[in-house]
Amino acid sequence: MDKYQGLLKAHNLKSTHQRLAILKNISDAGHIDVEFLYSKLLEKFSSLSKATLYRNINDLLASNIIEEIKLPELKQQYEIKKEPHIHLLCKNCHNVKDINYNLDSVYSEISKDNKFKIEKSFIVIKGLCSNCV
Amino acid sequence: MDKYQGLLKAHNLKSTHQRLAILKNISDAGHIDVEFLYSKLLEKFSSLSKATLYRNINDLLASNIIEEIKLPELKQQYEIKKEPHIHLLCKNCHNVKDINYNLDSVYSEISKDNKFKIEKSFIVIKGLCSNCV
DNA sequence: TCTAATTCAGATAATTAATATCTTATTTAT
DNA sequence: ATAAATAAGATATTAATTATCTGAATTAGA
Repeated sequence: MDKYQGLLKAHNLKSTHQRLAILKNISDAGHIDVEFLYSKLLEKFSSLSKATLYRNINDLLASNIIEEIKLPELKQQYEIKKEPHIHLLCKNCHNVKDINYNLDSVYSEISKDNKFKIEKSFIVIKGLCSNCV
Repeated sequence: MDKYQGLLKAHNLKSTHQRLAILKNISDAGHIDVEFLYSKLLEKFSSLSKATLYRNINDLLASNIIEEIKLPELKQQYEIKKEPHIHLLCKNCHNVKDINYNLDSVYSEISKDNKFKIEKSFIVIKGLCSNCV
C-alpha cells in the first residue's frame, strides 16, 4: 500500500492517482511552488487541470497533510507537514535545507520578556550553502 | 520638511503626495497589506489608482525604502525598512510586535554545523499576545 | 466481484490580483 | 516662471485563483 494512502484515508480523502502524485512530488522536492509542481505533474498526467491542482492543494492544507511555507522573494511553497524545523535558504541555488536546532531557552526568554504565549515559530535563514560559497 | 522627503530624494524619487501618504500609512501601521493600505489611502485620495499603488510599492521596494514581509496565513505585508528584528504575530488579533533579540551565538553554531554562510534571517513567532491571552 | 453512493477530475467561466501602456498632470531644477 | 523629467490616473491586459457543472473514478457494502 502506498505510503500516503493511509494518510488520505485517515482524513476521508480518496486516494486518487492525481492526489498521490501531488503528494509524491511535493515529498520528492521537499519544497515546491504551484507552478513547478504543475509542470512536474503534467509529465505524468498530461491532461491534469490546474483547477484540480489548486483544489487538491487546498484540501490537503485543510487536512493538515501539507503546509504552506513562505520564503522571502520566492513564491508560496508547499511541503509535507513534518516536525517544526529551521529552513536554510541558499540565495544562489535556492535550495532549502531543513535543520533542527533547539531554541527552547530562547523562546522561554522571549515569551517571558514580552508576555507572549508562543505557539509556533517560522524561521528562514538566507545565505550561501556550502556548494555555492 | 517631511520626514520621508529626504529619503525619497536620496533615491531620486519625486516626493509626490501619493508617495508620502503611502509611506506614512505603512509607517503608522507598522505592517500592512496592499488591500488595507489602498483602503486607507482612498480616504485621503479618493481617486487614487490601484496601478499607482502597485507601481509605487515596487519602486519603493527597488529602492530598499520598504520591504516585503511574509507572515504565515496572512497576505504579503509591507513595512518601512529597519534593523533586522523578530516578529511576534498574535494569532488572535493579528497584531505584530517587533522585538530585538541577539541570536549571534545560535547563528554561528548553525553556520558552522551546516557550512552555511548566513546573510539574513526571517523569524516570525506566532502565538497569543498579552492582550489576547 | 458488482453495484450504488460519494467524491473527484476536467473543462470552462468567473474572480481577483498584478502589470503594462498611454495621456495628462505634477514635481523639481534652473 | 518655465522646461524637462517623472508620476498619476484610466484603461487594457495578463496572470493567478476559485467556482460551477458534468462525466468519471473510488470505495464501501452486498
